[in-house]
Amino acid sequence: MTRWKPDARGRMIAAAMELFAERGFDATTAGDIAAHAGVTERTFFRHFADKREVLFDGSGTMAHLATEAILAAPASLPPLDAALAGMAAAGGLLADRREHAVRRSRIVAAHPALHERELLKLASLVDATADALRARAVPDPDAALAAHCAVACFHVAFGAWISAADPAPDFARYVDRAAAALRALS
Amino acid sequence: MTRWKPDARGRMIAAAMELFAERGFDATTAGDIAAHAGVTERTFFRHFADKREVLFDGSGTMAHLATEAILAAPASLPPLDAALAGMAAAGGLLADRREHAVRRSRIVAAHPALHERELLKLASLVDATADALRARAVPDPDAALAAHCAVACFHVAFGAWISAADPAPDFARYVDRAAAALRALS
DNA sequence: TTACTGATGTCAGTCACTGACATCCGCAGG
DNA sequence: CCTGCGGATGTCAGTGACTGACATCAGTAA
Repeated sequence: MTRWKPDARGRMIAAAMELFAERGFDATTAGDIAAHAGVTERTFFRHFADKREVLFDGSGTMAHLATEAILAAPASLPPLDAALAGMAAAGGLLADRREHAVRRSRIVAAHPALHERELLKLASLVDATADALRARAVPDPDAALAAHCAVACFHVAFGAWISAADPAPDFARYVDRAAAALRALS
Repeated sequence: MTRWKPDARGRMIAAAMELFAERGFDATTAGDIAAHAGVTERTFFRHFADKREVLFDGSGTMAHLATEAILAAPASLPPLDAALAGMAAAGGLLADRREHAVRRSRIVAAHPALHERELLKLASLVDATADALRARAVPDPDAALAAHCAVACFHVAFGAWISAADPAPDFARYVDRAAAALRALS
């Protein structure tokens, strides 16, 4: 049947994106995805904790990038600015994959269960950001609040970046714009 | 078996809280909850969209309270302040039920799936808040950002309120405290 | 009484997910 | 070249969340 075994994981992700986009999330069974990727359903669940998780493979990396950027930021940078630097860094993961990100966000927006999982990933980003700020000796509740605000900017920036007319918009610029609007609130 | 049919819904909620606390979420089947409440599993799923939802029955009301308070706030109030007034109003739903809220939040914190659902409810609160602000002619992205920040304050306030030493703490005071910390960030 | 409405019970079925066990593949050591 | 070993995969059976279709039953208005 299939002679290539390499990167079963990547094939499952691609198959899921394709099938979810075509038939929708509900009408696609885990077995469908697995078969389309040339593996068994059992193997699918060995790679992904559940059916939704297949769409959120890079989220851990994003939190990692944000953490590193925040810890690497100059100590003189205020908490909110450090957190925002983390958001811009996390966005670096999207830089070369806007088309993929657009298709993915369309699929996620189409099903409440996927939206819910995305919220969980954003919450993980909030937690990672807050932890990184605490490692910079930012006290609570400032760390938690700054993390929440920064991720809110990330979220708003992502929405604008996804629907930008510019074919290759710079994510960091959108974070800056959201941050400016945030500061203007108070 | 049971002679009283009134308020099957309330009995299911109580049964779920009890069983989740005793055995944990995973070890409690939907059928267990239903039987404990004197109904069938099918009836359980007619009242609640899924097994988790039984713990989140009041969340719609909270969003409603927040919306009303925001729309009723004086037009001169800046967006963030109006949103925060909404959060204080939403907290009114908790006022007389701290013991219940404590038990519930313990259960929710004990299982990732429940935590995930709570995030969805908070996101609904963000959406309702942002919509109410837009109805006050607050433009985007200001409305979205103010809503996110306000709900972040709600979240932080809730955590502090839940673990307060004072036996009957005032929720609105905790919202104010979080809001003050938020404003001090920038 | 009669008809209608809404809540519930019953039953069968699909599918997400899991544990236990067998198998196969690439590779280090002999 | 053989051998054993660890990791990834296949196979199979089972549990439980959730759904659709249909029957029933209580309360209520005509």
